[in-house]
Amino acid sequence: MDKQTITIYDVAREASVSMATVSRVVNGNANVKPATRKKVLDVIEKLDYRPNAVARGLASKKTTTVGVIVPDVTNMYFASLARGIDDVATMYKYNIILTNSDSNGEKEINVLNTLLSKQVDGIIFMGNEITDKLRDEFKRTKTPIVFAGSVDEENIYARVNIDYVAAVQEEVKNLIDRGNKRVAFVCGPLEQAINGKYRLKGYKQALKSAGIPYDDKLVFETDDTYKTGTLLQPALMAVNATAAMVTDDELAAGIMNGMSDADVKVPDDFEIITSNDTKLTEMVRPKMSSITQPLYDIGAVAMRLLTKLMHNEPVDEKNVLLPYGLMKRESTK
Amino acid sequence: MDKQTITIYDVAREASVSMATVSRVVNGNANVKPATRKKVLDVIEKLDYRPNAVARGLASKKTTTVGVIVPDVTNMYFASLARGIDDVATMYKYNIILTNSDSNGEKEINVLNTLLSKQVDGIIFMGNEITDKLRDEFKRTKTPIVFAGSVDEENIYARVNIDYVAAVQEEVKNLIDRGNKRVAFVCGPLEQAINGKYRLKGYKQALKSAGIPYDDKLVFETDDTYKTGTLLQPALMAVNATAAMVTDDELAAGIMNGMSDADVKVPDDFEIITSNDTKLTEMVRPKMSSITQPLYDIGAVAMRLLTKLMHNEPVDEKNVLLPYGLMKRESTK
DNA sequence: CAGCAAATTGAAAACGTTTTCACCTAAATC
DNA sequence: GATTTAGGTGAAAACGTTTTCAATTTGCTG
Repeated sequence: MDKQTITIYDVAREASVSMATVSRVVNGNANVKPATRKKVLDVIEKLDYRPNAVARGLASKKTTTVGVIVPDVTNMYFASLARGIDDVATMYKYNIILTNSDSNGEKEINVLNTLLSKQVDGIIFMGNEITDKLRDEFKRTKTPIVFAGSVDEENIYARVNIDYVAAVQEEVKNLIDRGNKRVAFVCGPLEQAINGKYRLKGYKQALKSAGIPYDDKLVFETDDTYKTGTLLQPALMAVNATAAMVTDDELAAGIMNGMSDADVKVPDDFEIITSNDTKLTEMVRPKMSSITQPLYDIGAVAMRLLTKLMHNEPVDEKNVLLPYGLMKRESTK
Repeated sequence: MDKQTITIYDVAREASVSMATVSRVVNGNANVKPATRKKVLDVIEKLDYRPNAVARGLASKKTTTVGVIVPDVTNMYFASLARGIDDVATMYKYNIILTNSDSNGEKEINVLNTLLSKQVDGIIFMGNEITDKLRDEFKRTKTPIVFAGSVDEENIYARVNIDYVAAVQEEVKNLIDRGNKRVAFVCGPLEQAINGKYRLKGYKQALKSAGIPYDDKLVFETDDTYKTGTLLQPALMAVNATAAMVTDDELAAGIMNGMSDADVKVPDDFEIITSNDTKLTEMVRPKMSSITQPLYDIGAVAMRLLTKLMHNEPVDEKNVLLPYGLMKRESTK
C-alpha cells in the first residue's frame, strides 16, 4: 500500500461516471445533478479519496501556496507578522512556504527562485535592503509580490507599513520637549531604507523643528541584536546622550539592561524609546515605551492584499499605511 | 507573456536533443556526454529555463517540501525550533510549509490533511497533546513523521527531546536542597504529556527523594502565557510557596514580574526556575535561571532525522534525547 | 575487423488532475 | 409535436516533468 493510491479515476469507475464529473463535484461546480453528486460523494467517502494537490496544481496552474521570505522567524517582530500572514492565508485556503533569508541578498535571490520554481501563487517579502540584483529578480516574474513591514522606495510593489517618518519624528519631538538636548538614534543597518531613509529622516526632522543641529556622533548604526545593545552604554555616555530612539525592541532591551547594569537609571538618567512594540516591551523592567505597530495586522493585511492581487481584483492603494501609536510605559519620563 | 512559459520541451528542441536528455542534465545524471551536456546547458542559460517543480513533483512523486506543524511561531521556543528545522531543510534542498495549529486538535487534523494532499515528503510535528483522532490520522499515512520537542508516549514516531523528567527532577532537587520546603510546580495544560507525564513526574520524584509529601495545591496548571503568570503571585503566596519550577519562559517571566510588582524579591523571597532557555531568560531582570535546551538543535536534529526517514536510510534510535543543562542566573540563590 | 559490452540517446508512457468541447437529454417555447 | 434551450455528462487533450526501455553509438578485446 503506497502513499496515496486512490485517484480520481478510481472514484469515477466506482461511481460509473467520468473523471470530469468527479472533478466537478470535488470542486463544487454547480452543473451536476444532485443525484449523481450524492453518488459520487458516497464513493469518495467510501474509498477515502483525497485529491492530489500537485496534480491539481499542474493542471490548473494554481498551487494555493504562497511564499514568505522573512529575515528571521526567531525575531519576534517578524514572527508576529508571519503569524498574521498564516492566519489570513488559512482563511483563504492558502498555505505558506516560510523561508529565512537572514537579510542576505544572495540567499534572498536563491530562495525567491526556488519559490518561483515551486509555482507559488504569490510572495510576501520582508526585508529592507533591496539590492539591485534582487530587484531585477523581482522584475522577472509576473507572480504577485507584496512587502510586509518593508518599504519600497521605487513605489512599484504593494506593501503595508506604518508611517515610520512621522512616528519617529513624533517620539523624538516628545523626547526633546521633555528637555533632552542630546537624543541618540540607535538603529539597524542604515543601508536598509527603513532606517536610513525613513526613520532617520523622522529623527532629523524632529531635530530641525526644535532648532537642534544634527550631530552624526549621535547616530549609532548596529546589527539590531540584543547583545550589541548591552555593549552600547559607554559609547552612549561618551557622547553625552540622555535619551535614545531605538529601532528594534531586542536592541533596545539590550541598551536598557546595559544601562541598568552600569547603574544608569532608566528613565531618570536616560530615556529609551523603541519601535516595534513586541511583547518584549512589557516583559522587561522597566517596561519600554514604544511606537506601537499593529504587527499581526501588518502581516494579515499584506496577505489579504496578496489574495486580491492573485485573484486579479483591483487594489485601491498600493502603499497601505496602518495607524501607529505611541505607548508610554516606564522607560520614558 | 505568462508566468513561465519555457518548458523542457523548448530546451530540447532548441538544443536538438530529447526531453529525456535535458531532464538528465538538469538532474545531474552522469550518463550524458560532456559535449551534449554543455550544449544543453548553454540553451538553458540562453532561454533562461527554470524547471517547474510542480510537474517534477507529479512525475517523480517527490516534492522536496516538508510540512511543519507548530502551535504558534510567535512563541520563541517554537520559533527557535522552526529556525533549526528550516536551516537544515535548506541544507538538504527542502522547503517547509509552516502552519500554526494553536495546539487545537481539530486544526491539527485539518492542517495535517492539507499537508498530505499537497504531497509533502515528510512532516515535523510539534505539540504535546495528541488526541486519539489525531493519532488515527497519523496512522493513515505512510509519509514519515517526526516529533520535535514533543513526546510520543506510544513510542511509535521518531522524535527529539531532552530528558524532561531528569531535568526537572534535578532542578527541583536543587531548590529543595537550598531549603525550599514548598516548591510550586507551574505548568501548561497537564493533558499535554510533556507536562502531565514527564515534567510532573520529575517534580514528584524530587519530592519523594527528599521525603516531602506531594501536595497538589502546589501544582498550578495554566495556559502558558505571560499574562497568566503576572496574575499568579497571590495564589502562590496563599499556599506558602517559596519557589517555583515553571515550564515555560514567558509564563515564568510573568510570574517573576508579578512577584516584583508585589514587592516579593526574587530570588531572596522567591526562587524561580524556568524550562526553555529562550533568549528571554537573559533579557529579563533578574535574569532567569533555567534548564537549558538546545532549541535550535532540537529542530535541526529532527529535520535531519526526517531526511533519513524520507530517503529510507536506517535510523539507529527513534527516541533521540539531546543533552540538557542547568543554567544558574539570577532568579535562584 | 568482427563481436560484444558499455555509454549515450530518444520515444513514449506515466503522474493525477482540470478543462474544453461536443454530445445528449429533458424541459420550455410556440 | 417540432424546435429551441439549457443543464448534465463524457472523451480526450492538456499541464511539464521523470522514467522505462529499446535503439543506437562508441570503445574494447582479441
